Amino acid sequence: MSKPLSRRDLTRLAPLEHRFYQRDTVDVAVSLLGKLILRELPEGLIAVRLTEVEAYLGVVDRACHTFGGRRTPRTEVMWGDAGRLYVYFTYGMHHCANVVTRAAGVPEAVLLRGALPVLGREVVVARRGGRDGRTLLDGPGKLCQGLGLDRADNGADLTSASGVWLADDGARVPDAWVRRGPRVGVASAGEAAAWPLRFQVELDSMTAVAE
DNA sequence: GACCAGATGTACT
DNA sequence: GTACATCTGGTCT
Repeated sequence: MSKPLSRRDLTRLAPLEHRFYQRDTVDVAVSLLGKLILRELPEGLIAVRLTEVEAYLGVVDRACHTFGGRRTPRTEVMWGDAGRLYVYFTYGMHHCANVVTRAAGVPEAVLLRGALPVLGREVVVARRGGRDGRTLLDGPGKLCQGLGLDRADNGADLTSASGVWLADDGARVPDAWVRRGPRVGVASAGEAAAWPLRFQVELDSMTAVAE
């Protein structure tokens, strides 16, 4: 890619707009690859580039929390407007973050699964307990831990540049770099388990664009 | 690479 | 009350 982005460059980027999230969930998932997550923390601004996501298709998707129209306090954010963050707690110790898509009343989302640090790597490493390397942010629980996301961020508005938001710095991920496959951890979801809704950028390609 | 323990919120009976 | 979860890290092979 071009020269490394400075903190100043990053704070000038406009957040992705509301209409970005209102599209088809699979389209949103694919176009999120290569986008930046910006995160304000007491330690400073952090930026990471998304490398892996999964689409969750709402009421018809057995793997989705809102399958069959489930609407509970936990899933309430998914039923709301697009462009918000849905964070939930799982396995007794991990958080997972999703971005809500489509229109209010259509509870679909994209799970953020993996990323590479662009700014504030040392902060991320510290929050990850000193672990570094290629596995730094290669899972949804790790991503939340590294970015300091938890249930306090559930419902956060991603279209305003405060707390946490997403932005496009112009980096493009060619289709040839994207691997498509079945989602992780949804084996018991019947036929939905096989749907190819996981999208992952080949890491070797991505490192070229990550810096 | 495969296997497994770990810890607790959430959904449903 | 109970089963299980959009997972991770450590251990063993």
